[in-house]
Amino acid sequence: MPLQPVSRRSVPDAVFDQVLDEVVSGALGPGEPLPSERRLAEVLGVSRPAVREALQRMTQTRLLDVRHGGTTTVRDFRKYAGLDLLPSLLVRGGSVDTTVVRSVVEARLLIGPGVAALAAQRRDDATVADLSATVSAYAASADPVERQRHTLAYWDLVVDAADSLTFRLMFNSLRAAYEPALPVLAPVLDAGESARPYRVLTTAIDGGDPDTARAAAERVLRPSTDTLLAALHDLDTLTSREER
Amino acid sequence: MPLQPVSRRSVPDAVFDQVLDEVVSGALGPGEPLPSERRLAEVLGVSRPAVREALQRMTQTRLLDVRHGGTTTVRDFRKYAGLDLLPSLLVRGGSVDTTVVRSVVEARLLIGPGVAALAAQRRDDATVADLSATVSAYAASADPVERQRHTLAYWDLVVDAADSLTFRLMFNSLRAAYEPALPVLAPVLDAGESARPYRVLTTAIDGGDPDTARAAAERVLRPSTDTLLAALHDLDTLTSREER
DNA sequence: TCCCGGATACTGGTCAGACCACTTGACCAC
DNA sequence: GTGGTCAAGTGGTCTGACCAGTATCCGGGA
Repeated sequence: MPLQPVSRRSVPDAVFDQVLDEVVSGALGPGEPLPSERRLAEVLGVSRPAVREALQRMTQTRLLDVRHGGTTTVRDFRKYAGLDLLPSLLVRGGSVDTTVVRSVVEARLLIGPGVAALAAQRRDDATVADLSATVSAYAASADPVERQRHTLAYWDLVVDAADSLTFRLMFNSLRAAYEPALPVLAPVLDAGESARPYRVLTTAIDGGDPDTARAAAERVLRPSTDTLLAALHDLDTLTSREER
Repeated sequence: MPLQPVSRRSVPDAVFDQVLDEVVSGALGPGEPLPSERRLAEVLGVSRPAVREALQRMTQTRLLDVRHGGTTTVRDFRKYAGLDLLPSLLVRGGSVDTTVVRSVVEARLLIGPGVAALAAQRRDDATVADLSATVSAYAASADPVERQRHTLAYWDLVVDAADSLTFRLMFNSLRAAYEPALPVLAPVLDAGESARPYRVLTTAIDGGDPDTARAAAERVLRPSTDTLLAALHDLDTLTSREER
């Protein structure tokens, strides 16, 4: 078996995860008050600083409303939480949430072409060469996970070429959510992909025409999106049948 | 003058802001080591817990790499930071960064139509009614900032209708970056907008056809995007002329 | 009866100091 | 060169204390 780095979850991490789960699972709804820090520390068997650190991280994610002297209350994460919460929502309790996966690949399909169009407008020769090299590496690889890593690297370069800070940060957030789930998703995604559409997209970006690039990107993303959505649909009907 | 709530920046907040600025300004490049927590506390004249809290928040934003027993080093925020960093990058040192604004409105133009298309597919009567009501409120308002708030509420509803967690979180992140800059941007954006395109978009979403909704959304966003980009361009040429 | 004001008992914010756990690097024995 | 040992420095955690705000209740005045 392949050796893996041992995971050492810190105390505040554990507290954070617990409180986060309470919030996103709905056990603690919006507006509900949290126990005081001292009380939480006592209940969880940890020190107050540990609790504080966890709560501060929750606050940073806009999940809590902390008022000096008053009570700490839960905010509505659907209304305020940012994209950085996505990883926590995607894989919760060890398994991936299919509805969240669906929304991620949907977003990928809707945004990718736009980014490709920008990239075509602002392309430079060096990046296009990198894109070509990445496609070759992708084509030469056989392992689905490894191939998916190459597609990630490819889109990373496209985002670079688009020269947009907003899309860069968006991509980073999505990748952070995507990568942990990659081993599960890779086989399905890989089934819907081949190297040719990527080559076409590379040429389109090189050509500099936004509309061509947009169409080419759509042809890259559409097949794997469809296969994944179909797989998710099958999975849903399967589990709902089991529930009966 | 209108009274404003006094701002009570906490000690860790102040430390966080300082360290963040060091990182995003490039004064501390990727890979460079940070002083030890004890040393930072001494230099900044605060306690170690205060420093720790700030560094933990930096770590949560994927801006630092902290290793137990080892040195804390700076990560490349362009490569790892998520969309939640956008507010910090948009308004830095009191003024808005024009290149960041450009990328935000670009992203808005590229993503909005896709979300509208999804919303058309998944619309329900209640949301459409809310959309109509919001447009009316928008049309009835005269103050640019207030009108922009109504457009925000409108898109909030569109995102709701799209029923996509990913786009929901994205929208939340963008709004968090957008809202503080609204007083500055509102007059420019308002100049390029009217109520009619919003009414057309509402009808399109109600109709349920994705392509129609996409086109309508583009017609909503295009004018204000163009006027804002033009204004930014003028601003850039103006300041670069001043520099000579 | 109502309402206002202040005492009080909470809350979170901050600090100091201590100890534990871990990494690093130098040194030493083999 | 390899591996073990050790000391120094780092981040991780805890305790306990005090400061600074809020909420609540209760008594006195209208």
